[in-house]
Amino acid sequence: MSYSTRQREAILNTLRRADRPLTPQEIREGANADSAGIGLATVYRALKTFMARKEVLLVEIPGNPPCYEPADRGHHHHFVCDRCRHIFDLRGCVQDLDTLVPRDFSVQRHDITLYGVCAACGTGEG
Amino acid sequence: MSYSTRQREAILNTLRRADRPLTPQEIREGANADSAGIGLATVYRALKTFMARKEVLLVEIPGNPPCYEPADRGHHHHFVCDRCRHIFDLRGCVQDLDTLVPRDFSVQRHDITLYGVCAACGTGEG
DNA sequence: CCAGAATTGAGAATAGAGTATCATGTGTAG
DNA sequence: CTACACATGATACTCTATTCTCAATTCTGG
Repeated sequence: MSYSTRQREAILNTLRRADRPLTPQEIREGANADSAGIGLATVYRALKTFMARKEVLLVEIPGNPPCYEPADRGHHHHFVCDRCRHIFDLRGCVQDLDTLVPRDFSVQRHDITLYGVCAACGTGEG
Repeated sequence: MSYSTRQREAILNTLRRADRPLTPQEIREGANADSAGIGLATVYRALKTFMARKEVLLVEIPGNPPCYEPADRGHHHHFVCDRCRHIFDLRGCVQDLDTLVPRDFSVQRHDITLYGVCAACGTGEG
């Protein structure tokens, strides 16, 4: 049994509203805009509950703090801007990943992260 | 100026001897087999020095502790066994990664990590 | 509305990775 | 060989991310 609370609603809404994975801090700030006074511990507890229900996914990108996003966005990967450090969702995937491993290995999932410069950062400068 | 010491030699040899990225702890153990008494701080200091010289690379894989490997292994990616948690080097890469991003984004590098079951773990069980 | 279970906020506590400190030991140029 | 900068080992410490604690509050079913 888990209760539905205004805090959890605000947290989930914040995640859904965002177009990219958010850090617990960012989630807290967004959720407090909806419903003030939400503590970081509550964010972590809610994320844990949502992850157990497979409603939220953890997005771990080397060099960036852990982020979370709704699980209903389908299979996708991420782009990290080396300048602003923001994470962007990408659509699509690539083929032939299985060919990279020896025949006696079985591949069950994969992560792809692209790094570079996003549109905003690339336009602003040279 | 940096000196060549028995500790650093042992650390570098350990990294070269391995066929996969190692954690600082694993490096320490391996290096101590060569030359006893090497402390963890020394391992970190040596790794820092080697990374500054681009002789060693940091390999960060979500869900696994940070690992290090020699930089002369060329462009490659990694496979993580979900059972034994070991990291394996993979050869080859995939094409068309640039097509995943909007035209006004520029991709400068990428990480690909495959997860599944390695040969040893897959053979041992069903 | 009521009871009891679940949740919350705040801050302390923990965990893991890496760094600082400092007295001592070692490598290298000359 | 000598001087001296650099490196080492042990340990304490920092930093960041996350969990725990606990009293107080909020849900939900009936």
